[in-house]
Amino acid sequence: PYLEIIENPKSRGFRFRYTCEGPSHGGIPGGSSDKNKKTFPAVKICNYQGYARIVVQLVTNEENPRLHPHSLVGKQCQNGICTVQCGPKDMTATFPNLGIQHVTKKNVATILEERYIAAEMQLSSINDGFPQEDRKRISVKATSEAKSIDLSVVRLMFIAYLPDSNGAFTIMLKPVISDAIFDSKAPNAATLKICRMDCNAGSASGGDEVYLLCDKVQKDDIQVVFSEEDMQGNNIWEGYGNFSPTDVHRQFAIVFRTPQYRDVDIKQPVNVQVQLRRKSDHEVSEAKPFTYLPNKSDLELIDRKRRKPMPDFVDHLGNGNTGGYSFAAGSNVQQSYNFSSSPAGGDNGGGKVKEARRPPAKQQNPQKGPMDPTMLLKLNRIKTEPVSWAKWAERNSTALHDYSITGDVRMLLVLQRHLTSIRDHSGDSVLHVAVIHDQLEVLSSLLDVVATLDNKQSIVDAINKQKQTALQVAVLTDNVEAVIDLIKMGANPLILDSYGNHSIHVACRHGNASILYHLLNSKQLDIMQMDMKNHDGLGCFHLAAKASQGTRQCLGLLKSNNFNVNMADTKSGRTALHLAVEMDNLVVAGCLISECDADMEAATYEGYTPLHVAASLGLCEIATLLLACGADPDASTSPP
DNA sequence: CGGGAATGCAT
DNA sequence: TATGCATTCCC
Repeated sequence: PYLEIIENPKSRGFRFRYTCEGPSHGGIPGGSSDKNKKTFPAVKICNYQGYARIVVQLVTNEENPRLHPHSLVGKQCQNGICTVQCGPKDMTATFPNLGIQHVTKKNVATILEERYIAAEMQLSSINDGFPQEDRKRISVKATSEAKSIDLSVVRLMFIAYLPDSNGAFTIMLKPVISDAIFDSKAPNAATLKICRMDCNAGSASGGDEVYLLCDKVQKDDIQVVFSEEDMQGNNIWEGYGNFSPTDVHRQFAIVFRTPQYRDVDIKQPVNVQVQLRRKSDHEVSEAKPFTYLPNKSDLELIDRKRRKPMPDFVDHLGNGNTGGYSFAAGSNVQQSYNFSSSPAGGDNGGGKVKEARRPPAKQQNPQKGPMDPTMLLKLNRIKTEPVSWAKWAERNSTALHDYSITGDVRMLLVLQRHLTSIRDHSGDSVLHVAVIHDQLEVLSSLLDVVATLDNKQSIVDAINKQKQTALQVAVLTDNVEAVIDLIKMGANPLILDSYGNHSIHVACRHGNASILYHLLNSKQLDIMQMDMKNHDGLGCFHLAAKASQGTRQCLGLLKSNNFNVNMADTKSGRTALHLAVEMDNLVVAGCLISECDADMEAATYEGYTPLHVAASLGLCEIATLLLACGADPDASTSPP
């Protein structure tokens, strides 16, 4: 005969209870237990029929199990041990009401001692106590073992006894031991759970910051795992959220950066899973969805614009298409096309110049009817003089001749100067377009004719749909010459794009010192405006520190233009030096300290100095640098 | 049962 | 002495 486990206890999610919490808190569920169908641990005696006794007690989760000081409590339990009868027909025994009582730490040794004594009494037939030396021996053993026992995990040891010829249950079958049961209240075994995320989508290139609220975790023993399954449910990709222990807030929140997806160039959104994973035992939380989106950086949009097929002049022969360009809906300027470039009177002048179609009336905004032409002209401050068709044609042909003589395209452009305010479907003006396509000569010519307009400032500073000025596009594409030209024409470097970045921010982010230099030299800049934080809460020093190149020169320029090197970012109070340390960038950190006079003791909202950050990330070199430069090794994390 | 306050322990 | 978290207790 032998004893066999037919239902193991559930490993996780059961809470051990202290004596003070009272007995009845529900029993250990079975491994296959679920909400609608509860099961319990159970064993079966095989190859035997008749009465039997089964004893259950707690043992450690070790290769060689030891008695555990916790107690089994419940119906048939006494002194931490559960004893039941079974048979003679049904040889299974189920245990529906087993509780685990948590011994307090300081009682471990005492309880263990009792257990050992009880066990020895069982084995030996001595009933009248032990000699003093045995007591002593057991006490010493209990004290020494007490230290090494893990109170957060137990296993059930089942021992079956069959009756001997006297009917006494003395025939012991081989003990069987269950799977481990972990205390769900123990910090290192608690159930992992994602409660909330501030965002569930991000760029395929990763690096997006996510705030995740969770049930209690241990900051040194937790990971955020991104994973993807194929149709068959096989795991085909895994990435890890990027954070350090200091990014785990009070055990209940994690601020991390998303990992790069396996394919940065996805064309469609990809759905993956996020879950928490405990490093020590590989336990995971339930997964939550996360979507990787195709990269849509500003640069990529520009790249897309560049890849559009080149127009051909024969497209403009007047067969009803405009060469693929549509005009920005709702823009007033498009209507001005008719009035400022066509002969007075608005007849179509024999079709020599193709006239833009009037856009369909704007449906979303029906009360806004077609605008009175004179009002329109006023609004656009477009100077027009009524000219006859003949006069208009004469001007054009003269211009064309002059162009033939000089090769100076401005001869032609000047007649179209009012059209420079027209935008395409991306909201780009001709200035944007010239910059995007790196047409420096064109840009220069356009700027020359724009300069003759009264509203030249608004044309130079026009923004597209991403709220970028032509100057911003030039900065974004590292086009120094274009930047110089635009600045010369008075372009405003402080206009904010949709991320709250002005041109100086972008130059810093790109680490383009040459462009930064020219931007900083444009006229009438106010340091207050220049040294602003963008929508990510970062200032110029932060962006320059994070740049992958040109950092030193940019930092130097910022410093000499009185930018604040100690500016704290809005989200967490980190300075540029904190960022440099986080990136483990010795060069940038050194430059910030020695050349920009960065404050070594600047503290984040949580009170971390750069040295704290270095220490928590285990960055020896950079910590050494900070110390060598005089950082305070005793700085506390709680400023007064 | 589960949430969480109170207490204790290790720095 | 104060903090951060584990342990214990309470509801």
